[in-house]
Amino acid sequence: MATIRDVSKLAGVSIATVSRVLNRNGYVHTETEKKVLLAIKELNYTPNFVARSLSNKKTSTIGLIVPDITNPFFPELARAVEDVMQLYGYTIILCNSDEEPGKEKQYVEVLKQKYIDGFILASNGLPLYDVKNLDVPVVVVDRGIEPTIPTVVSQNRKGARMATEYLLECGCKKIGHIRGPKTVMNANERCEGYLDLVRQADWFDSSLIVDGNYETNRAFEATVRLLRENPDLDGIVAGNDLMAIGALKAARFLNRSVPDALSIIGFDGIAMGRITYPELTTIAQPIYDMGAIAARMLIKLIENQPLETIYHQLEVQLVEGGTTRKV
Amino acid sequence: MATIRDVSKLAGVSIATVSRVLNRNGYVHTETEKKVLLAIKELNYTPNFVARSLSNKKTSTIGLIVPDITNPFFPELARAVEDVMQLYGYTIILCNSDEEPGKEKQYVEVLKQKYIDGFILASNGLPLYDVKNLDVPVVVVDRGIEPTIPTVVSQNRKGARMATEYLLECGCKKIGHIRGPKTVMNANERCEGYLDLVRQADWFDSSLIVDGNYETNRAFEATVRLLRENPDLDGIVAGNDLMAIGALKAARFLNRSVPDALSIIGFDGIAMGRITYPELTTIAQPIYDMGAIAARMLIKLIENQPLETIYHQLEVQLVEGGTTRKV
DNA sequence: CTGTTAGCGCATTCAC
DNA sequence: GTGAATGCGCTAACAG
Repeated sequence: MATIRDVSKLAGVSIATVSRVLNRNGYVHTETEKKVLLAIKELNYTPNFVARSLSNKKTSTIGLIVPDITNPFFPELARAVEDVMQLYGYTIILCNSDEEPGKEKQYVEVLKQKYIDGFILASNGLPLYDVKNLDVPVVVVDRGIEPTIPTVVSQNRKGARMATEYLLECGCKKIGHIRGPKTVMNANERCEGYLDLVRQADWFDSSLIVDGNYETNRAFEATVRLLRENPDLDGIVAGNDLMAIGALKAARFLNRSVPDALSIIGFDGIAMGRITYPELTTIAQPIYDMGAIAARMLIKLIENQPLETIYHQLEVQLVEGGTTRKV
Repeated sequence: MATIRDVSKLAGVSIATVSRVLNRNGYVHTETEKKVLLAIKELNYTPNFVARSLSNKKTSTIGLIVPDITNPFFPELARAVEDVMQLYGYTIILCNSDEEPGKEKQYVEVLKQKYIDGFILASNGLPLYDVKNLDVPVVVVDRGIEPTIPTVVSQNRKGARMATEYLLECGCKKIGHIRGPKTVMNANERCEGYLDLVRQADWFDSSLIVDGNYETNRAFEATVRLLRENPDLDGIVAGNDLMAIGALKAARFLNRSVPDALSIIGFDGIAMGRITYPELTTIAQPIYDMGAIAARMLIKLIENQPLETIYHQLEVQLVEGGTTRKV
């Protein structure tokens, strides 16, 4: 690979001049610029990013930390992040944290040693304290932590309210909730949204809230138990689509017909929900937008441009599928 | 951030010595080593990877190029790659190529400038010539190109034969095939496998092969047409699970009951196939293993260790679901 | 065993 | 406008 020195020799100028035309800064005579450009083409020269990074302290690469790329929510997010990052010449390092603080912290350390320019954090393992003291730009996605940290979330509580209200409108008389992990803030918010509408109901009891850990299988088991203990349950608000799918499977397992005998509504709007039968009714988040906005924010932070809004809360939207039926 | 120089001063030794204890090479007195280690801890020093990379020409990061991480086949592959890479201290850069040669080539160029240590290529855009002249270690996954290039694939042709044979055993009298893109080698192989068993059949006609582009929607449309033109069609071998899901939707759309009036079998064994109703019968590839093996191969290539096998072809496995029924 | 020194490839003062 | 020199932080001979 040719170096800047080779170019300078061939063009008969100093490396400083080559560097100037490369980075379009400082004055340089049109003639000499031409010579340099020619030499660059001649040698098929491309600058060495690592060397540049060493003096720059910038690598044009960012870290994307997700719990598990295998969870269908995150590929879409990752795709959005990558699309805009690619547009701006950044490259992205993918990290699966499994929500383990240790793994997450380790990734952060390694990437900082690699002069990463910033992070997009869609995982939850890292304590607030560490996030604030990252001394690298960071944007948090899908996990509101604190208003002082650049964040992109959607209306979790409101969405869960919408979901619950919709089931009530569908005529449900007794509605249960399958919730996500207690350690995950959006799971708590969605649970609150559900509670907002049912807390006062005469049929309500806290045993109607079961934990599905945001997973299909866990939700399946939880739903089976829930339905056995509450034969009169006729509605389920799931904390995410994966769990709604688990609930749907459980209903089929117990021969409860959906939506006739049981209504189910999910949360997220992942593509998977479109291939179940019946298709999932759900509260859709604008997943792609969340990723794209987060990426744009991070770029601004990195490039020291002002951020108009530091806390983005995006709208959710009810998508009617076949797991519910309006009366 | 502290540098190696700070450490050397605090420890009262030269930077060379510090470097030695850091990289455990060369002799160093136990006493001095202790002093150095102490200083490192004292200053909370961590080496700067970029500087190291500049003299090393190694970055401990590899590029993973996939067509689209949003396609559910790839997250699982990516997860496997990441898991083993993480084990060996490598970090992975994710690239979506959309199968576009231009995008792919651009990624390769950029990453080479960044001193990437190697590539795992699960995408198809790059012409063979370019892959061979990458001058960086590369392992190709899921897309056999040439026996001289380190490769991990599964038994595509055999798998398709198994699929077709299975439908025949299920009593199907006329079987169609929804194939993937002609530009993708495994799509061609699977098509061949299908042909191996039906080419000689009296009912066979090349119009029974339709293109679904490996996408659910395209397969849906293709299947609708196929079924309308061939009312007596009673079996479909889909080139992948996404298309099998499209076929399943089409069957429902046309009120053809599955598996009673129509049998469907997919290929891949993605998790999505487990949430359809009925669950997909499919030829499962060991996706995770493919990624893990590819990663291990790449590491060996990078670290100049010998490769026992350069071409891995993994076994596929028939997974019986509900979209077929054995008579 | 340990220190000195010369790169790695580029950006960036500071003179000219 | 342009070039020489220095530094980014670390590795790797090469001397001692």
